[in-house]
Amino acid sequence: MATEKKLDCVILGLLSHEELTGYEIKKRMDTTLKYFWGASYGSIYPTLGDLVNRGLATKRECTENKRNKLLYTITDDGRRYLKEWLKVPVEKDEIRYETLLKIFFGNEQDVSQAISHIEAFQEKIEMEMQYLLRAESTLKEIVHDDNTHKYYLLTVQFGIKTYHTYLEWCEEAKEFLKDF
Amino acid sequence: MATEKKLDCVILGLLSHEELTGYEIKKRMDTTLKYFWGASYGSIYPTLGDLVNRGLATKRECTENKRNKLLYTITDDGRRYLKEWLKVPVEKDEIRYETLLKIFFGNEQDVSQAISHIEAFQEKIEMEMQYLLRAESTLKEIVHDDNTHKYYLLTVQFGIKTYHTYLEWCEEAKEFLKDF
DNA sequence: CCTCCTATATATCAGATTGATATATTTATG
DNA sequence: CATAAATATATCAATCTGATATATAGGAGG
Repeated sequence: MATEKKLDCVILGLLSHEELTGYEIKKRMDTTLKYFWGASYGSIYPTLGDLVNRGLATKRECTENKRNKLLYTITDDGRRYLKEWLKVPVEKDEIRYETLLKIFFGNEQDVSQAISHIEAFQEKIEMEMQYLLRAESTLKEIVHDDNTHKYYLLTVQFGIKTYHTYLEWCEEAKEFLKDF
Repeated sequence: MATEKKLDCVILGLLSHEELTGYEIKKRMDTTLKYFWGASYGSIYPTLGDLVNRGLATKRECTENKRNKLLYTITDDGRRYLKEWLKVPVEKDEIRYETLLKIFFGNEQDVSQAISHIEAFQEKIEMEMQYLLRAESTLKEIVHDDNTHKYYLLTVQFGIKTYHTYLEWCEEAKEFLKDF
């Protein structure tokens, strides 16, 4: 099979515990999943159409509240498809850090320029860390009563730990480059 | 401008300190850059053609050793283009971890299945860690005499630190899930 | 009540990229 | 001497991104 499309599984995963519109799916991608997966409207809407065509989801028009939205629901076949995908071993974990790329090519620029890339990275990570720490404390309270969010908590903790390490590296890297 | 193509800059970066064939560029991507950037033949060869068309690189046929290869060299314009790109602030740093995706949707599967995804991830990271640790000790020796590889060393150390944290998280996550 | 801004909501498209595949030669291994 | 692995280039369908277009709802302030 070609390229093995993952977005359909991601969307089915999101639909597995609630009905959602394409817009709402995009919001989940930009908040909850942001720290390890992304998707654009240009892939979400066509994929939703695909899922309906393949009988893995159903589409339902909703005109209440005057705004008309298209709500998508997972079908039994969709649930089966999702479970099958979850059984298959992970194919690829990938990082695309433009920051590391610009640091790697550091010899083509001033040391001060490399340092500003590190500092920009550091600020960005510090900002996102705020969000993750807030998410963690909320989730810890919830999980105490109801453990269905334990996996969400695990991914947030993955983010917090790695971001903490990134910040450590930033300090060390700046210190190391100071002498050149 | 559309999508802002980065591969041309990555290739120019690699060409900035040596003449390379498309095949050699792919090898660099699969070893040195693997831990923070990737590229396929399907993008490398067309991009090389593009760079030549735009005057940022030159192509030269080499028939010595009987094998005929196409060697690419960066031009002065190419060097200027690379330096300009390095000045521009980083646009995007992105992670795509299928492992975290499958863990996030853990409620749709058995706990044991989530644990095997964590274990597979752990093994993969342990393997890659070996390579990174070897690269680090080699680079440390080299950098001692000649600091042009200091940036390479920094990216390797980024990898080692984060991989170390990943391994810690794996242990904690398995311990946390054990009770469910 | 009206204007303006933001959020909600869907959709499409050019350009970029992946993963697979095809082809051919050279070098190393048994 | 066969054959497996490495070197080397190239192309393509399927996919995804980032940008853009369109339209309405709700809230804030004048």
